[in-house]
Amino acid sequence: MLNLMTKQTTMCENQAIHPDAVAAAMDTLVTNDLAQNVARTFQALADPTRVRLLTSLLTVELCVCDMAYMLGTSQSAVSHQLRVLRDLKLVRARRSGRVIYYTLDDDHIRDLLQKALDHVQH
Amino acid sequence: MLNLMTKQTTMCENQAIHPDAVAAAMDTLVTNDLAQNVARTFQALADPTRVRLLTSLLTVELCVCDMAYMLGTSQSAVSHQLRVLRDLKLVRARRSGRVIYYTLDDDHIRDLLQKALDHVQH
DNA sequence: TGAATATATGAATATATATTCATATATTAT
DNA sequence: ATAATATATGAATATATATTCATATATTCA
Repeated sequence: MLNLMTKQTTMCENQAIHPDAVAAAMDTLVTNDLAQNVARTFQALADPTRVRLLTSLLTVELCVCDMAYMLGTSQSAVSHQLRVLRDLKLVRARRSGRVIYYTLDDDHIRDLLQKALDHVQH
Repeated sequence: MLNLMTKQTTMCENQAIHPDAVAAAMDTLVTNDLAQNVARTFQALADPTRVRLLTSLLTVELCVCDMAYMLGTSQSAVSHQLRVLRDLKLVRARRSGRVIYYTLDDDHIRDLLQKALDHVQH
């Protein structure tokens, strides 16, 4: 007897194994749209240079030069990274003359950094 | 008189403009190593599929099939993403027969997700 | 033992992104 | 007006990563 179907190794994509658990999970599962926004925020935090920039701003405001100097990286690189952080509203900028001062945008950011630090340090 | 130097447009990488602020920032600035670990954790959270997987696990445990079914993605893709989450200790797996159940690893993860959701929803 | 099923994973490809370089813009001082 | 300086940004390159496909592994059941 011949079998024209290719051998199926995984059925599970077409049906849930635990319908009750899945029904409950539906209540907390976020939409694709919201997941994308959340992911974009985490993405902005997902670079060592940006993490260092943010931790340097935990208690003081700094200008671009200060940050480039502290991190030993180029002004251009810092500006590019600050743009990412600004776009995601993680930092805020204010101009004074030709100097631009950056601060953390709000306390959420401090919390996120602190939780992540807690997590990696067990 | 001739100037053999190429025109310098940016001095600020070589000196801080606000030494006092920089000195204060040094206290909170994390090391490169720690920044890399923190960044890796955020990186694991920085994908819409992984965010949805994590939010689906906020209150219940689910097996791989359940998650593939809920998200409408392939079992392979889910397994690959779960590996990332496992490696960063964001989820934990337990086997029962041929089914593997996943849960959030600890409450830090819940907090991180919640803070990020707060942030994107203003 | 062999078939079925749940999960994991290596390789390949396509896409995203971090840095550098060059240069533009904005502000101040001469 | 011109020079100097702080910052921003476009283009290019190099590296990381998400998904797919094929297949391997582990467990159960007949």
